[in-house]
Amino acid sequence: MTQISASSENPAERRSKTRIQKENETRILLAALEVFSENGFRGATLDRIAATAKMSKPNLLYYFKNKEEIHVALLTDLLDVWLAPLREISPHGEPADEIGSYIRRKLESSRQFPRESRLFANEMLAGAPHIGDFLQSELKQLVDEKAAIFQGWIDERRLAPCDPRHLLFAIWSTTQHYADFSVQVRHVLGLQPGDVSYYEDALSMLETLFLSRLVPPASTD
Amino acid sequence: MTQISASSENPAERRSKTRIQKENETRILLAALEVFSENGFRGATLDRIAATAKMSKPNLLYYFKNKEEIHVALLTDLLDVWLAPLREISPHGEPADEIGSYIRRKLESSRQFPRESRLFANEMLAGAPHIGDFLQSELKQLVDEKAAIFQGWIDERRLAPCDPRHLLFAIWSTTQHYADFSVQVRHVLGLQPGDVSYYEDALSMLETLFLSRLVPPASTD
DNA sequence: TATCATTTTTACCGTTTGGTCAAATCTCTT
DNA sequence: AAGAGATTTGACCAAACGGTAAAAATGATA
Repeated sequence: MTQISASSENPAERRSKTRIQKENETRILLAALEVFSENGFRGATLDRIAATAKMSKPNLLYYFKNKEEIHVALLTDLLDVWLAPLREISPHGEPADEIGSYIRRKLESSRQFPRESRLFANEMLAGAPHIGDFLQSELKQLVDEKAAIFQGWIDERRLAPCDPRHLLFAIWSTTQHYADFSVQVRHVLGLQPGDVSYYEDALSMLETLFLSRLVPPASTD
Repeated sequence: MTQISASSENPAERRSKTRIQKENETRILLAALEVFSENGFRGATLDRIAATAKMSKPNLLYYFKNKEEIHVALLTDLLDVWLAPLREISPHGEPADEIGSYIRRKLESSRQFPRESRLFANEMLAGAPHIGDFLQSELKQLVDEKAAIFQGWIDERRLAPCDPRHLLFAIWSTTQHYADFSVQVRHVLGLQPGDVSYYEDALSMLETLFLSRLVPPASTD
């Protein structure tokens, strides 16, 4: 009796994934993340991805129909990771607590997913050709929502007057910097290639910067 | 009588540059900056650079012997631009003044040279294969020097205790963000593609962040 | 173990890419 | 105006690129 399964043309269209399919798709995505995050979409090649995944190129293309489909799959996964820390900001907490924990979540995300961060950065540098819509719709909407929370705190004098959106930009840039520019950070600090011990000092700096006061008030001695 | 000039094999090796040579080299570098800054070294192609420069590919290769030489020329120019604002930090001024004006210089540099900034960012994301040495030697040395100034201020209680190098990272990331992630900034703010009016609000935010206090001290009402 | 679907490989294709070469054209000086 | 050198072009090349087709090998299941 014939198996009740979708057309065998494309494995992605099958109803349920086989063990091998699941294994290979994750292997490919992992390899692709490595290659795309280092060289961007245009700079990445299927040959390199296939080699990194220890798989032949035609075999790779058996699971993803082309280069772009792999990239889209990665970006889709990425956007959830990117938004998660932002979603958690609550209007009910203390500004210092909420901002502080957001920074910690963002920095932790930077440490745990540096390649995802660089993938995102590469997409931005290229002009966001694949996720422009996401930025304009989903992200903008969420930012508007969270900016309103900040604005509420400003109106209540619980936060210094500032543009809430630019406050978010400052948090994004400082935290992502440690993933995107990690080479520079390590070279300047004189650390070894794999060493990411700087994250502790980074958190300390960012807490001072965002939650405390960097320059003391002018004294009147 | 024969002209006393270097071998005509490579125009770059000639003693003095002709008018046409100077014009074409700048045309090429400008086009290359456009293409490299958007797609990175691997993602850029000579065909695109040539097309952008409105020049045939062989003609382009008459002035630069290969793709890498163009890239190196751009990076060399870039590093001066990158370092200039940092060099100006003086140990003799007030911390708030020195940090404030450094931020303004960096942000201005971001606005004036966004493509250079993205070129640099692309090089970082790729793991700094071409300027790793610069980061480890020249940049590290200058950072050490300026960090010592900051540390002096900290010891004198004129600056909050913090890691001076990470303070620099924070300034770099926040200012460069407006060039490197300008697409995201514009999309989130709902601005048109060419609009860079956000730089005023950006400066205001960064001055609040670095020079003033973001979160007021807990009140004891 | 026979069978059928799934997975992998081999061989290939057209295009793009970085780069070369020699001939043709242009520019500048005398 | 002529000659020498500087510049530009078109024709080309080998390798790398994204992707295809079909056969071979493997896996699951009855």
